[in-house]
Amino acid sequence: MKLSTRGRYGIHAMYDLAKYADGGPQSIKAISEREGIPEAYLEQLIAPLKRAGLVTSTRGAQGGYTLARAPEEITVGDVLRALEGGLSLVDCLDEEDACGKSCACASRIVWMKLRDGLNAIVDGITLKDMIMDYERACAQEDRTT
Amino acid sequence: MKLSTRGRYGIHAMYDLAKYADGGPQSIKAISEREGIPEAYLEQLIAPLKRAGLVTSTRGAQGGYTLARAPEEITVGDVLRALEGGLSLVDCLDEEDACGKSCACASRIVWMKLRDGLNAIVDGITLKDMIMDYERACAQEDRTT
DNA sequence: ATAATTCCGACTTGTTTTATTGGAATTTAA
DNA sequence: TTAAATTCCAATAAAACAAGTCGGAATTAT
Repeated sequence: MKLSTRGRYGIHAMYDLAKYADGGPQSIKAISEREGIPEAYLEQLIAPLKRAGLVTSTRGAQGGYTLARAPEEITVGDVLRALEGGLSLVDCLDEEDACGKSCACASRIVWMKLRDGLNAIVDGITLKDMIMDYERACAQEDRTT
Repeated sequence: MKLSTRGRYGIHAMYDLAKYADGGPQSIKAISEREGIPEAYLEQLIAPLKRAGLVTSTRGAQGGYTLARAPEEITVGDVLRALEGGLSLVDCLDEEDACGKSCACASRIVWMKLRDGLNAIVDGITLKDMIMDYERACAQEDRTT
């Protein structure tokens, strides 16, 4: 039950965009270098983020990506759902009656609790929170923001 | 970020054992038939459950598996951790300084929140809860327990 | 024009999950 | 005491998925 690199890289990238929110559009190249993400792969990950309306792009030279909303209005949940395709830990919640048992399955109730709980957690953390939590926790280093 | 069949089957199997807690040892064959799990695969999944001290086995004819503790004292978390190997969604929490950044990583704080939140959720659901939640939710069917 | 960039889709590679198979050891019951 | 039922163990196979690469077309600032 690990997060894939999609989710991990995605959070890193969005955090990066949040940090540079006032610096104009950030290119894939710049983000990938700063965050240590393979360039061609990041390109692939940012597409769903755009589709989900979390970032906007400007094409051409000097182009790049910008957060579509303020860092305090984008949650970790928004990002993870866009990249991991929903946070239900089990398919039977998304599909219609995937296992043919519908209600007749005690586990289903568990999966629902997990899904709802997880969503509540990730929706309670914004990109802005990430920045501030980090500053609070690691105040000694990296004072150059 | 899906649960693997290990976790899913595991929960089904343990729920099954909880239902038959008073019926003597349950064989792999019986469990797998009732729960629709490939027999040989279930055998493989129950080994870690035994290692984790969640079930006990009796060998030989008429043998099988029994819950090691009462259903109200085994949580979904116990089962999932045994089968999925810890519920941190990211390796950098388990290993020592896996990415070389240690504290210097805002995402790490997020992963910790997720891990702790998830653990709190799954540890809040016992096998007994599963049985009772199910009875409450689907009282109309399956009154034969 | 040219260089920098996003955008798009196909492809490759490696890892992990999901099993299957065969057999040895143990125990109950006829 | 033998046969049947079962756990236990280890190796292998097949399928699915994740992670990453590649080549090129379209767009835009300088």
